[in-house]
Amino acid sequence: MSDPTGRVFDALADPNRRYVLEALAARETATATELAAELPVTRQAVAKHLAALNHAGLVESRREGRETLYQLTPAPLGAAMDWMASVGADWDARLAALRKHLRSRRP
Amino acid sequence: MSDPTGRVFDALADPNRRYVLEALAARETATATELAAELPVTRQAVAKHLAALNHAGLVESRREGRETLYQLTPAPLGAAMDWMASVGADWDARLAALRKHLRSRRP
DNA sequence: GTAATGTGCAACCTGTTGGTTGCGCCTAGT
DNA sequence: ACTAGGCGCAACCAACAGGTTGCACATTAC
Repeated sequence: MSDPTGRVFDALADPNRRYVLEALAARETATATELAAELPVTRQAVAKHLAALNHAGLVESRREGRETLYQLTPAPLGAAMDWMASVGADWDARLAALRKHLRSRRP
Repeated sequence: MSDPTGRVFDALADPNRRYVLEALAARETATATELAAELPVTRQAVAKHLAALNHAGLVESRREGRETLYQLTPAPLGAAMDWMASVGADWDARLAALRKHLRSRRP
């Protein structure tokens, strides 16, 4: 899955990862241990999810003393939304053409 | 994964499924065998992907004689885009507040 | 210095997933 | 009537993903 948009969708496919994103959107930053406290999984599981999100470019991490802070980086969401909009637009154009065609055949 | 948005992201996470969506956006309709001809997998694999897309509400199927035609139904993409926009907007609002805060402390 | 807190890494387990093959059932041509 | 094309279902397989436990390393607090 080297394609960037694919990585984003793959990251968004897991409910726990989506929750992490929501939590990060609400706070400024958070640590893996904080996030694990609000989820029914261990800290290591959350760390794995954060790594996946980082791999998709949705999250940045910086070390601050003995804790590592994670922060949202929502830019790649734009590319994913573009892909969806493009698919939807193509379909819509096709639908419009079909409607026009039908109208011309049955005025 | 009962949440509708989750189903959409899950469906979009696979590159072959995304290709199927692109192909369906370009044509009016297509059969599983047609789509399998443009992909390096068997017809049954494509049929499974189409079932997943149907489960996510992204595709409709209708039987026409001895072949079943699949057609795009991009409506659920809207909900998924809304989710992404909301996360991005929350983050953006947080960022704007932070900028304002910093400016007020260092005029 | 030592205890506590927080992290990262590695091994391991288990369920799911993408894929295949094989078969049986319709439908459409001839 | 019979043959060929197209689908669906079930079994099976290898690989991966989400999760856990255990441990070693770094950093703060006392």
